[in-house]
Amino acid sequence: MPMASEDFDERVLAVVEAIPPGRVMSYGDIAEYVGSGGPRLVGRVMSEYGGGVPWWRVIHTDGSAPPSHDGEGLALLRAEGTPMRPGGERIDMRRARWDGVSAG
DNA sequence: GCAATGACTGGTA
DNA sequence: TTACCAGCCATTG
Repeated sequence: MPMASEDFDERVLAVVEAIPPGRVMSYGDIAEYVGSGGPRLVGRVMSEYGGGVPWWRVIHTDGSAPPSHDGEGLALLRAEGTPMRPGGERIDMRRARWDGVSAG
């Protein structure tokens, strides 16, 4: 193991996989959820293992679509019933933001 | 150790 | 809404 950040990486991946359909989380939210690093670290992890998790449920804090794609993640979010803003180009974070508790 | 880079975020214009 | 700047932490050369 080249570094000891695997704990952080696994936390991030675990949270992303825990995001229920129709909900999203921002990089900063995940960073606080795992309680370590920062939004830059979350983005770094996604770039490494994002291909094994619902990366499209991880977007920016302003509701802009996920990177490395152009409409792909956006289409998936819409298919899951994610609350979109009037225009359909961005996500309604006010309603789509996941609190980490699908029961509340 | 220093400098540059990156799937980020918030404030100001 | 878009654009620019500063802060944040870890990886890489």
